[in-house]
Amino acid sequence: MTENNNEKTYTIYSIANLPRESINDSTGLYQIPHLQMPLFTDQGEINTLIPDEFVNTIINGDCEQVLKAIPDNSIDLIFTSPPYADQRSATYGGIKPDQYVAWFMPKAKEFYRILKPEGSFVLNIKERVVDGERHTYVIELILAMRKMGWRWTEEYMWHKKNSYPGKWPNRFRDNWERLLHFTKEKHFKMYQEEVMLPVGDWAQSRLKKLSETDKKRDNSKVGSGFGKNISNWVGRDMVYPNNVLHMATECYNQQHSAVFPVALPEWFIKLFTQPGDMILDPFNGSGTTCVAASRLERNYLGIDINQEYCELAANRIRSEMLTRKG
Amino acid sequence: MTENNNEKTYTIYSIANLPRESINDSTGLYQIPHLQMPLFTDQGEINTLIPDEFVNTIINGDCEQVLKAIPDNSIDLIFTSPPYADQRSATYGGIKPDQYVAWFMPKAKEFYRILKPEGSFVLNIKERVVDGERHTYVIELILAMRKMGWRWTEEYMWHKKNSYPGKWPNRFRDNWERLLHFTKEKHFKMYQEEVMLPVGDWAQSRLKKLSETDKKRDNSKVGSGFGKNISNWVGRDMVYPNNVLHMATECYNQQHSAVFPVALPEWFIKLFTQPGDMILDPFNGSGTTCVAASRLERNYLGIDINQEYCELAANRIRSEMLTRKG
DNA sequence: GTTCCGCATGAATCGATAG
DNA sequence: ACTATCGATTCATGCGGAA
Repeated sequence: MTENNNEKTYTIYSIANLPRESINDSTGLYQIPHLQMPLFTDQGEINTLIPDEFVNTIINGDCEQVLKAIPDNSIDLIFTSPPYADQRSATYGGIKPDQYVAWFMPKAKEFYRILKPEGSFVLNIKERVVDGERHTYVIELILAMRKMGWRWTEEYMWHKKNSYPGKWPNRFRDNWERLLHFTKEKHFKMYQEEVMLPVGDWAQSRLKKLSETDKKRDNSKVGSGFGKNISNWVGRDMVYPNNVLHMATECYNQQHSAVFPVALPEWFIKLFTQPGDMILDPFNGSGTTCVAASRLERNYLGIDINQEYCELAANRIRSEMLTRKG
Repeated sequence: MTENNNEKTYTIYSIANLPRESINDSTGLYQIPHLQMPLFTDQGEINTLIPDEFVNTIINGDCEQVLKAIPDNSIDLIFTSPPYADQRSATYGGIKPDQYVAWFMPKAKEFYRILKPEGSFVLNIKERVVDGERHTYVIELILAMRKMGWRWTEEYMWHKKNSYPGKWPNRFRDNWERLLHFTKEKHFKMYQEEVMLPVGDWAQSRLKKLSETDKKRDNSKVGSGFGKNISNWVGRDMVYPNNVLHMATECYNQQHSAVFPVALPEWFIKLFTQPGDMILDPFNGSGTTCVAASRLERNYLGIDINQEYCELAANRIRSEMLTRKG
């Protein structure tokens, strides 16, 4: 970001509509065009940009500032993994754990404004260990979010399948992360059929022959009121998943390693959006969320304060698209 | 519990040293001896009981009251699963979510007093959904515990492989629970070798083809420091586990079924105690914690407010011991 | 013995309707 | 308007007896 009196300009990396001849034959990547785009007028007012300017782009800047140019209620899904407290300090400045909530909340305010009422905000986060204890900034963040008006609808669990074994004197390797699901409203858009799974092996033998109790509604013995009719399941080959996601961590290439695999945003994009919907990652990093959105034919906007990450992300999406086109 | 002026008596189910002739041949179970034991004197003072009276017993009463008779710093591990808010209301009071922290904290105070400085408190809990949102009583509990002096050392995750089916318009079924690990001190007893695992698929698929880039990349990762030793794992047949526990809930065909499998307390008992150590479950329920302790030759004390559960637990441990003796 | 197969069981939550 | 009740929804596992 460059600042010049009241005029702030952000570098925008546009992925769509890129001329075919800009492919660099030696690297196999597109050249990156830098569109210089004023976000504020000389009077310091927000430049009224048509939303198209933001569609399928990566913007280099502080999301708190850049998002001011995004209209209210315009985003269908926010999926992001913000810099964890005191981590990735080389690129993000290393937010201190005790200041984490204060650092995050002004941004959350903007997220709330731009998210559609029936949209979702999925936050991938995990508290770090400070002085031998799990720090409380994540749970304090949840409480602060609710005070702001967000609903803490669910907490999905990402089980990292392939972490290396490791141990410290007082703990083992941390193999899971939180995926906090916030919404603005009680009713929000969710397309559950899009993430259905093949039924387990148990079904084949289990459903072959049904007992008498299986054929009628059988109430739970503990009085929870939960009953079931197993005969409803005959012939079913797909089942709904649960709130635990088993996914391996993934390294994109030698230059950087992504903090989460593409399959992670893909799952939530399929679950909470439809093709053509608008997805935002305000801490875009290496651009995994945008890659997922691009693959699933959703529109995306990635914002990152680090210019190198922005270039990396734009390149990554472009080569992705090139590969898909064959 | 019966109350008579200032004298309170609790029914204590003693499992050890039971005479062999008390086996009931028709039921195959021991007869339950009821030892009536005054915990308070006529003056309302605590009866100074020798600790032996509590060893390997199940006591029917409110843990907050019963624990007043237990000396300071005398328990090595507390493992428990308290009644969740609004759940199990048939047997427990059915604590309202908004009152949960206030209900729990006086008990936590007693737990703190009786736990040895280097001991551990493992709390199995999960927040329920209220009005379409995850209620915040569990995370508020964590904050209240820290205010009391507890250290929130770790949060293990129990992935329930076979939880009750269900899907709703706004969520999938909940397949995980928290295992909050609290300690009094930064340094506590942990016997990590006791829970090591045979090398599984992980090592076969991953360790064998460790490339130079793998080693380099892990070295550069956020400074955790163990990456540099990754090649040390090659050739080992046992590895340390991580903080995700994959366990199915046990389903007994005919009798009751417990809320967690024996393997769950077993894992933490092996990790945090040695044979002969003293383990407490203040919300004993069907006695799974005590079964695990008994199997692993630790001493135990189970407390539950529900008499039927106490009888069930005592019977369960007795038949367990009988089976083991052959 | 060992494998196979039948069967009982479980910390749930939502929306509609009734009081 | 608020609260209580009720019907609808959905898998995977271990045990025990049979093959």
